Amino acid sequence: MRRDAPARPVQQHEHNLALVARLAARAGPVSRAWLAQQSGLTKSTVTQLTGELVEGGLLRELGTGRAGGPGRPATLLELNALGPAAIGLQVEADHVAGCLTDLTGRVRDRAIRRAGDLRGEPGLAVRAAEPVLRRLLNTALSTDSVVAGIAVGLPGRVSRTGTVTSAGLGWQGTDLARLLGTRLAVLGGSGIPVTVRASARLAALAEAWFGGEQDAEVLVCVSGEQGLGAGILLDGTVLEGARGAAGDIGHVRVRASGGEPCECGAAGCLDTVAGQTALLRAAGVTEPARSRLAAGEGPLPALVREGERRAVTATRRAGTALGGALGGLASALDPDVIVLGGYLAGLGPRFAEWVGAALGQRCPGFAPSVRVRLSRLPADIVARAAAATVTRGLVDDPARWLAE
Amino acid sequence: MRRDAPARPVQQHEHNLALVARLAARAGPVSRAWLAQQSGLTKSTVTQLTGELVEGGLLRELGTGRAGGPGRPATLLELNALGPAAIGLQVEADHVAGCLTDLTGRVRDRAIRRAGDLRGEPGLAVRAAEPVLRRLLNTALSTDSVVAGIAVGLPGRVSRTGTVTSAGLGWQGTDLARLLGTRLAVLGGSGIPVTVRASARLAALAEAWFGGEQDAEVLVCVSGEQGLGAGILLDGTVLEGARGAAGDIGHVRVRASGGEPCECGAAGCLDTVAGQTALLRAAGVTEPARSRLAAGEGPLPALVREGERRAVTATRRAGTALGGALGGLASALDPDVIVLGGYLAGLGPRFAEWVGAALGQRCPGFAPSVRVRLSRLPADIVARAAAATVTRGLVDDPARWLAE
DNA sequence: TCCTTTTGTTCGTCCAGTAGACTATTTAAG
DNA sequence: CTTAAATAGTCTACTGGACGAACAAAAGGA
Repeated sequence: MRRDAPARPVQQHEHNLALVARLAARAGPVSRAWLAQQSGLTKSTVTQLTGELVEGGLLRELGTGRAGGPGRPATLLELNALGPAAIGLQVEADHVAGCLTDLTGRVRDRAIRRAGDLRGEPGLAVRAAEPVLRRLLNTALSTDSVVAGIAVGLPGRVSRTGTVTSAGLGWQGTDLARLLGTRLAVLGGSGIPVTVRASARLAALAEAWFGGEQDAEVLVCVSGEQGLGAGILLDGTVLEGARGAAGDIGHVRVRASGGEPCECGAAGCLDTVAGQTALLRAAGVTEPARSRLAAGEGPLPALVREGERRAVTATRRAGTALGGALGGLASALDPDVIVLGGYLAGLGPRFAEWVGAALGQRCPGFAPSVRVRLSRLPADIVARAAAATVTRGLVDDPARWLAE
Repeated sequence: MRRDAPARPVQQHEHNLALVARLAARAGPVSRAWLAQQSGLTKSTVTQLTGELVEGGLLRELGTGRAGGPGRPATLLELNALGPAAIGLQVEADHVAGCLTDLTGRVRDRAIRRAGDLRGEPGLAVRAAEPVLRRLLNTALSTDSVVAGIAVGLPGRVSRTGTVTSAGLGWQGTDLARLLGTRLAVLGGSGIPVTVRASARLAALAEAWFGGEQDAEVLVCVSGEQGLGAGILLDGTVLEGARGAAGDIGHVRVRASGGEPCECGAAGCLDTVAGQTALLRAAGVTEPARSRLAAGEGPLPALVREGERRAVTATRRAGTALGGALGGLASALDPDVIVLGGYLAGLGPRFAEWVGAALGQRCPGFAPSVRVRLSRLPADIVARAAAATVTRGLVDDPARWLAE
């Protein structure tokens, strides 16, 4: 219940600033009159509030728009693309990707650093992130943009205090934000706040923000590179769970008896059937494909398309196992849609059908109403989503930014 | 996302009224000074707000309390037990129970109407509810209390528009609120708002409110009389799902192949193994036990305790099936606690162990951290929880009540 | 008795949103 | 071209409601 929260009286002004900022952000260029009508505030109040937001660099005036009918044409407002920017990083086992976005969420620059193997010592990832960060910070500097924050997405679980435990990276209780923070000082970015998030959750947010699922009340996004994890969105808010483990479905048992042993100590886990390494091995694909790029462009989907027996069987088994595991989740959450992301998105449409069929097998009542589909977002979407958490934070609480 | 909600500016006064009312409700008799300190409002503001709440009959002054140390002793405030009351009804297949509670949630009167079989025509349930309502309304009248609302809990699904679909009662798209509303006019209770809720969700709220689980961030309560359903609470808020079906686990398939046919058309559903009728039959108990009273005081738990083979086997199978189904739910939600309510609570502690063991079998990662236990609440708790939704509604939004 | 401490009220202040008049800028009609 | 209607945005006075400080009330302790 956590009701002992800082029960403080509402700050009306803060709230109304955020209300106006959110409306302007969502609806693109809009007039003050429209904002007033939508928000329920008066025109004068909107004038006041938008004044503060323009002053603070979050909104900008776009000149007068065309008049559709009679009446004075509106001066349009929109998010200020030249205002504060954000950096998103995506740490995977074999590379670090990053992007710089403006307030609207548009990518201004990208960078990627491939590495053989970043697993083990967290310092490896920090070192790999350094050139990425340097480039993006420089790009921001060259366009005179302040970087309002850096957000990192990685496979694993992030505790409430921000420490990371990741089987995929071999980390345990790593305070990545602190490590990156000290590194940032060297790069001339000291003081920029760093946040860390589980990539499964960022992938789910990405589907809602960039994947056309903004209307889904309950969205589940299964993704992962090594192990599988699900991000769950309820009305656009990430479900965390009591210990931050909500959606950790990688170690649900999908083999009734026996099954391959898993890193986690048990056997027959979902990861041992539908995890990337396991799937490639079962399909007889020897090439060490680790990122989604490799899976999506690699041989597996092609083999499945061509009907190669071993590949089809392994992929269908993976889909069936995943669908069965998702059955319990679906009956608990009653989702609108289940999106298959990460390397799963590269497995082709038949995979989604297999997942959907197994889901229907396990809980027939839900199957007809739940959409199961592949993600259409690119492989580095987690970095973009991470950056978007920062810019959305600015829009959702402009007062903090305006206070500088 | 449902963001197109009535985005209206905050009503600061409304919010602060609710803040003060909630604090007073939770902490029992308190002084104005304490409220000011806790809420972050000033003493003068609290004086103003509590004045309105006392005026409106929601709070009452309790006289000056003892002074612990030096200083003027406080005049204590608490929820006004003589203020508005609420009626909760619990409709089951063979009876209608009801209670009248005051603002504090204390039961002032109870009533129950047993009937042979209320399934089929909704009018049967309405007629059975009539004497219950008459008695409770009379009790309220005799103590000069206004009934602020009536809430009904029943097994089944309640759509967003309030219509009920219940396999257990044989209803489909029934607008019970309207039916009861017209009946209420006859009983001199016209105008009292009626709401209808799924009893699984009310049972979950009951565990949070009366069952000692007020601190659980994620609470799952499995309950049911005929079919099983789970109520899910996230930070005290009921999870609804995209179609209002969140937690409907009764028709998750728990038999890989075959399994008994279910009412729903499929086969091998959880209800066919762990539902009450199925369980009693499998255990060889012929007596037609329908309500939890019958199961809890009936022969089954005794037989299990004594180790009668057929009863033990059937109950263990039911527990194993339920635990397996809850595995997927647990990995999705990462709950603090799973409470077994309804007739399951009468199956004894070994049942909970079986459920927990099967849960651990299915997802080992979660098992150690999730408590699985039986409900300690009485059989008619749904009625009390229903009434409490009404009184909590008053405390959570006192402004609406004060506006009369 | 008087001082200290804490409660609760009163009164004046001030912030921020409201109401509505007023100006600005367009289209459409005469 | 002139004028009316429509719409956008600003300005000023007003008001609701929270705040702050001073003060009265009611204790305990020296």
